Amino acid sequence: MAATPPAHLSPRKRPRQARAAATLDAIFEATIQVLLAEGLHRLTTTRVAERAGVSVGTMYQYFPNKQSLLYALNERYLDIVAEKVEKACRDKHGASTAEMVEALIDAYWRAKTERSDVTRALYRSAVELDNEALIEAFAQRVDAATIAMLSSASDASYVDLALINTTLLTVIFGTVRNVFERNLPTMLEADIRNQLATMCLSYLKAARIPEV
Amino acid sequence: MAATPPAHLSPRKRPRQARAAATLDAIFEATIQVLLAEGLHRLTTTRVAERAGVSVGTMYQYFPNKQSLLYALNERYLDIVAEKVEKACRDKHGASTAEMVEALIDAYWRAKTERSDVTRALYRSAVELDNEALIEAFAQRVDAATIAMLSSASDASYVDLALINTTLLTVIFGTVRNVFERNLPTMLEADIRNQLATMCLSYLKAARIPEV
DNA sequence: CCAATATATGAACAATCCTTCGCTTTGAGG
DNA sequence: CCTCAAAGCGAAGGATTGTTCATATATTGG
Repeated sequence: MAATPPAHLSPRKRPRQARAAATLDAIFEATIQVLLAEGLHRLTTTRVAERAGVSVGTMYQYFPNKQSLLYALNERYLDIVAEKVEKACRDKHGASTAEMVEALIDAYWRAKTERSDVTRALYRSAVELDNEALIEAFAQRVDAATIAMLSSASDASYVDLALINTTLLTVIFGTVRNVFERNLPTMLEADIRNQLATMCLSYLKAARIPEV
Repeated sequence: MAATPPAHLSPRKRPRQARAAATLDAIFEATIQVLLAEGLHRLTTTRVAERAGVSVGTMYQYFPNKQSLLYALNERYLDIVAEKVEKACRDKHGASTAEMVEALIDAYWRAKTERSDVTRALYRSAVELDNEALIEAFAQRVDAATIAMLSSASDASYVDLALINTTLLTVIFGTVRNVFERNLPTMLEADIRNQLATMCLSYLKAARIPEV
């Protein structure tokens, strides 16, 4: 992710030995686990360290404070999601609009579903975190990828693709989040997913400039 | 809201004198203000009481703990929003689908926009709050209202209205939230609002059973 | 005007929590 | 093998927070 973290959220140093890299992984994993098992308000530096099997002091050698740990965690996660979406977009370059929409929703949905508990935990961990810039960078990255894809569509072109594209992403992101915050039956979730695809597609059809 | 709060979140007692009612109002208002000015992690019982101009002890006479205060606040808020949506639905009974969609989005969007800072503060206050039942009750209440409205549409009827309706609401709720979490320029917000209406409408058009 | 009840007070307590720092252990390069 | 930098340790300090309770004041119905 391009966004440079605000100074007070930047990591203190990067790991130089393999041992340190492993420690960092353990810390991140422990953070997720504590988040899941205890919730954000019981997420303690000590608890995370304990769960990771390291000492608090070790944690503070990499992160200047608790927030920066959560920031880094979100950064990691968003990076992975963005990559998946970008790949999906590249793969559908030049395809039909229907295929594109389906692939986009599929990639994003799948990325969030793979470990839906983690997804939910991270949504919550981000509260009160000064990560607007992070979200913005993520949004713009995905925005660029989908615009590139859509403008290569074999069966349509649009007057105001920028707006259409932003709308599309806002709707998809928001819907996915909303579905996961409530705890809907899996079947209904799947149904909504499909309906969402239908909705996006009919939106694009209504907005396109007919081919000559 | 129908949902009975979990025992540990129920208020301790209701105000019986006018004085007490005023105190409660002050406490709620203070909670919002502290939430806005300091954020959730600095929302302290003492701080809230101070801002409300009452003593901590007073607060604890009505709420058994901090969470129950936030729960009650959300309850209040959701009740207001639900009422507005219900009213909009009643007013458009028997109208055209286009009018309905426009009115629905308008009502919900307006309810959230009126004090968008408060909206955002409340979204955050609900994190880590055991309010699933509350959200569910809200969702079902709105669901019932919109289903009643849509099934009275003068120009369309649908095969699986239940699913279509749930999808519609999930998309609208999610999109609105997503727009408010990011801090988009007001102009763009308005544009997206309109695009969302277009999208919902074309979705409904695609899904309807043609009149005979 | 007088109980009886409802409200309000706020100092004090016990429980965490974040962060630091002096110290030890481990790893890598020469 | 030896040395220096990297990594790891964890008790302790300082600060904050949620909640209680003994006490004081206000309101109401009779």
